[in-house]
Amino acid sequence: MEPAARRTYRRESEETRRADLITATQELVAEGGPEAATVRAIAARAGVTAGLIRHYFQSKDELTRAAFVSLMDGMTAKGADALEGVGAQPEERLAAFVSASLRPPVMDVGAVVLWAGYMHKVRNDPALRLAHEASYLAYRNILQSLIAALPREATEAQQRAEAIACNGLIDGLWLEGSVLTHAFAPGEIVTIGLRSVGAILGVDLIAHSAMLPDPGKILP
Amino acid sequence: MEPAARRTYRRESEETRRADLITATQELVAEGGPEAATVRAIAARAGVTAGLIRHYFQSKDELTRAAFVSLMDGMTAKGADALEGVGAQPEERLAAFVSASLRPPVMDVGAVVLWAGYMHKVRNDPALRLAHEASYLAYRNILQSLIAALPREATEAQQRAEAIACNGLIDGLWLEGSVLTHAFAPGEIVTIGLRSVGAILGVDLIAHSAMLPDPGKILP
DNA sequence: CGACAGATTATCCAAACGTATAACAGTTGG
DNA sequence: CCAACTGTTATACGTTTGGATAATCTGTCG
Repeated sequence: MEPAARRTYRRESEETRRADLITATQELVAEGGPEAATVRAIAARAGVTAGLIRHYFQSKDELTRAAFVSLMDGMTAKGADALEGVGAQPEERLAAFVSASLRPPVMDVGAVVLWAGYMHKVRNDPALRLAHEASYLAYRNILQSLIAALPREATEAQQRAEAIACNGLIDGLWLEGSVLTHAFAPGEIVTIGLRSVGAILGVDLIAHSAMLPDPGKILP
Repeated sequence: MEPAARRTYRRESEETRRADLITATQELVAEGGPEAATVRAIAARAGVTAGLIRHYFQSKDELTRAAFVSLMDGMTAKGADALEGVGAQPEERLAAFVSASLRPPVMDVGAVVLWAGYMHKVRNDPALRLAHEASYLAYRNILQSLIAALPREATEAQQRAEAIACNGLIDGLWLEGSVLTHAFAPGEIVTIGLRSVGAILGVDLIAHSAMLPDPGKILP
């Protein structure tokens, strides 16, 4: 057999290559679960050969960790982004935060599958457990600060409990809304989330969500 | 080389063997994630050899499906069991159901990891998606019937929305309470769950949970 | 423009995977 | 107590996996 032609390639910066490999890993896990993310499949999607993974990451496990941390950071960042460009009224800000978490691109079945695919590693790998916990607390603290800004009387302990409750509610709705897409009407999850968070906190968020995009008219 | 000594064995009933293999699969996925549940590991834990799996299941995938269905059925069954032997008062029954879902053995990190490990198969495999959806609806319908029994005025549409909300809240708290065990005080999740479900529905569940086991004194 | 450094590819490897099948042995009915 | 049945084991196969190493190409700097 004659020697195969060696493929041409471009040298890229370290950050580019690492980002490409991380993105490829996330996409594959989101699409086909953890077992679909083999070193060969990751390399193929990133447009490189398998050996390059070990050039940038000590092992596949390290790439896996990096991909998870990137996922979690991205999700909280997207939530916080929703607070930019919204008014200063506390109820309005909270409503914006809640509804952003219950809409695409945060509410997405691929994101759920990706997140779920890492659960057992979160349990067993101390570094991942730390990253997961930090990300959870970061999100909850944003929530708690939004709650604290509401015009109500409430102790800090009560605000903590309310933040835990709202966080759980949002997470559960995010999960079910993402996976059971066609079990709910368009915008139903957002409306239910706003109403329930409002009920838990004793404020009316629906009335303050008028400025936000219509839940029923979200583009795919 | 002389022939290896053949291991002695007992013939078991089909149901026993199938249950053993399913249990072994669930334990392995819960402990080490989906990739730990190889045919050889499953067989070893079930006390048989690998070939037997194919005698009872057409493929490993079919065993996987059976294990997931068994998991979901078991979880909803455990929730419904909590309604046995509790009083007839609606608030008390709802409180029992909620708190059972937020305690061991339902609230357990192994259960979460096991459930999460199947998420991507739920997405891709139509049979599993159906099973998952049926299980979700079964749980939610129990919840909705408990809500409908409360002494309140509420339309059916409103009860449906409330059931979705409470289901999401319970699922989210189940998830976080299971994975982030040491981030919460003992019984804190149960208390928050009862208070928040009460807030969403406009009833006081804490007052009606006095008969239930003390959340702070659950045995491991 | 030529040489150097290292980014990238190509190739190889041992281990583990799911599956297939033949041989064996426990169980059951006559 | 033997014969048929089938649950179960043992063994082998072809594929794929993550990891390691050698060869080579690309961009850069003197």
